[in-house]
Amino acid sequence: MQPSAANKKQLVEPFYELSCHNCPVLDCSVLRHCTQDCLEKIDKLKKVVGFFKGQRILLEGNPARGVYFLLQGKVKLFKTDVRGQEVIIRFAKPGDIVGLSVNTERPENEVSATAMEDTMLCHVNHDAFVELLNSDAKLAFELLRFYRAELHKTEMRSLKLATMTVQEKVADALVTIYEAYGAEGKQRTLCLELSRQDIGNLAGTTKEQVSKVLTDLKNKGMIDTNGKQIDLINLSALMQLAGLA
DNA sequence: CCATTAAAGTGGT
DNA sequence: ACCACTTTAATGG
Repeated sequence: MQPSAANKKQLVEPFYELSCHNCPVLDCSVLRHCTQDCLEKIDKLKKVVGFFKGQRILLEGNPARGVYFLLQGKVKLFKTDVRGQEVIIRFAKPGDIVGLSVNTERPENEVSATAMEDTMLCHVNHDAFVELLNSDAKLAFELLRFYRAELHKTEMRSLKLATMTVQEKVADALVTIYEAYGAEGKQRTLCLELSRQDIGNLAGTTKEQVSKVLTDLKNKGMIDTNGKQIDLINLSALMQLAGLA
């Protein structure tokens, strides 16, 4: 089932897919509160799918295949603007839900998604999931809560993109990554390695500006960089820069 | 080991 | 912010 390294990149479909009825019941944030009956239904319907790092999971505009619950790994959710430039919407972590379309007649992916690491997701067919939403009010409510929180974050970020300086936006992007995936060790090494381009796409700037701001912050002792590895040495100073203090 | 390519960094406009 | 150029790192024979 494991493809060779040579054809990894060409893969569009998940490298791994199976019906998995004896996996432990999902412990995703949204599903934690739904009824036993509902969990059993999901358990029967679900398929576990895997994607390699760098693989595309969703392509915006394509028909939505259903809903994905992120089990393991990290996923970048983004839109592509008129110039073909990526705009990063958010980073998903285990427990998050990805790929839900609100259009019930002709469901379409509203965002694109790629795996930042080897990733495992749990897939539930779109129509079946909508049916479950209709039958389990608690599930629907949890979903509402989840997207309400996401919407709030997105609103805050679009406000920032419009008003902040480049340095502030990059600092904010670093804090955003930290809040999404955390950091390891005393040095607070970010648990996600992004290209300068990706950081730019998150901060609403260019990769060149990101390079410059990063060396600037490094000289000020707020961060340390080693290739794509970034240490948040002075987190509170960064948060202050980002207006989060 | 070297050659090719992609990404990072830098300076000028 | 954008472009052009240099440097560095990663990849593959």
